[in-house]
Amino acid sequence: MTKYQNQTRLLAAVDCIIFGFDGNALKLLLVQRAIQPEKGRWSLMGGFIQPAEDADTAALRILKKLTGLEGVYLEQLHTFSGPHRDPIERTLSVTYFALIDIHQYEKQLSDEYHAEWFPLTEIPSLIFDHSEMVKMAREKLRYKAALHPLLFELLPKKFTLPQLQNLYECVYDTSFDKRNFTRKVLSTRLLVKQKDKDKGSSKKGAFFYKLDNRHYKAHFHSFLNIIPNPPIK
Amino acid sequence: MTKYQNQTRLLAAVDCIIFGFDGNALKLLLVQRAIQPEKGRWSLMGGFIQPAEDADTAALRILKKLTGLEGVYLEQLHTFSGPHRDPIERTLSVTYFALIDIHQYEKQLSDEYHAEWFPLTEIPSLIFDHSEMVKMAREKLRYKAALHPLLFELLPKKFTLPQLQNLYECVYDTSFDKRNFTRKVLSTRLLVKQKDKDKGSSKKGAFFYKLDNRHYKAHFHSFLNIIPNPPIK
DNA sequence: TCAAAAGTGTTATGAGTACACCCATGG
DNA sequence: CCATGGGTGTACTCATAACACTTTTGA
Repeated sequence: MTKYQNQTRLLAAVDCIIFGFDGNALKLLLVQRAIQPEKGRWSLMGGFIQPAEDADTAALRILKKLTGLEGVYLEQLHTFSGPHRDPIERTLSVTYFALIDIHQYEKQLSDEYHAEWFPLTEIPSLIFDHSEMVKMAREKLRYKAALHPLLFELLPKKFTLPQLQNLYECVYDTSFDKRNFTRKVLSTRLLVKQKDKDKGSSKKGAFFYKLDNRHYKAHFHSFLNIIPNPPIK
Repeated sequence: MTKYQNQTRLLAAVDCIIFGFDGNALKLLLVQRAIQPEKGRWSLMGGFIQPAEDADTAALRILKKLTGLEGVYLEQLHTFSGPHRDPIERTLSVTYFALIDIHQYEKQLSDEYHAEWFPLTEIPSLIFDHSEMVKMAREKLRYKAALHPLLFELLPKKFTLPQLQNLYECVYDTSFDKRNFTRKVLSTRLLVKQKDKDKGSSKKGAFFYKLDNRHYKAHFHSFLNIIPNPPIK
């Protein structure tokens, strides 16, 4: 098999924008870059695509390496390809954004990679074009979460309505009416009320809810509104 | 400057999914592949990213080379990266989808590239993973056009409401109530009624409309609905 | 008993949908 | 004069948004 002639080969990397929510603020998981150039500066977690991998696989591998987590919400975001984005050698970066339950992320590995959570309001200066990647990821998160029940991925399996509302308020940097929010969320039939309460944040305690995974999968993509909604039954 | 060690370099290409609308059907512009392997089979228009280009620039170049058009609606879609998607040599493909006014596309160049419009219902077998790319582009088109006034890009500068409705009906493979459609479209305030009519498709003739480009740019991104809409004034 | 957060119902407004007839014109 | 496609209005239903008080309980 002859190869394609007279074409430039280049490096291909994956970078992950990893979101978490600690109950009060949206956060991003960053690492201190381990290799030259820019060694020691803050960076997204990334790595080169290996010969046997596609980009999705590489992203999963990298995410697992950093957090130990599998089955995480992961979605390809955008490919950054400026010829000079990495000053050492041309590298194309396929970015992914990930939503993880911050409480499942064990600190164990953070020392190895010098990983740290940063509130989105206090992101340090990042290498290369990583700040642009973060900006795009944040926009996409807001966009998509407005249309699909996405933010549940940031919460533990059991969560309360006030927690959920708080999360939405963080993402959109605003506040919602509690009654309307509750009604809207419950009307999706995506949540199942549990018998027990979270007594952590109030004396009265707030009921836990869990996702109904059947409905979740089935209704994830059906949130559109410009096209006239066909009669439901 | 030392290079990164022990990493594989690979080819990076761009492929364009080009949509057009001829008044009756949505169509895709395909070319007959000019090089081995798979020479002569139908394919998306594409090419390798050149040393001085980023992917956007490469896509614009390729689109201009094929159609002669500039200022076309072009958006990065997804990056395909399977290790064996091109059997000759590993090639990563950054795909773009483009919406063009089919009437502005002059046939002049089609001979040079063996280009041809195919109705979406009659797409031939394509090389590599190009069918998957087309499928994803079609889904994205439907998704995005339901939320943003995107389909105008497929129409001439002056168009009629029946033409517009017909286009939406093609994209969503359904039919809409004429009165409701008109009301909804006009309520966006995106259209400006012209004095003249298109007499091409009826005896009475249908009024032309043009996009109000100010409103178009300003309102393109503001079509969401889950987050409570703030009071308009 | 009080402070702090959880939970709940009603009303008014606007958007979406279903639906049917008249208009203008070229042949 | 009639066939063809263009253009328009109304009534009903449902979703949204605004709004305030009661409940629980640990300190």
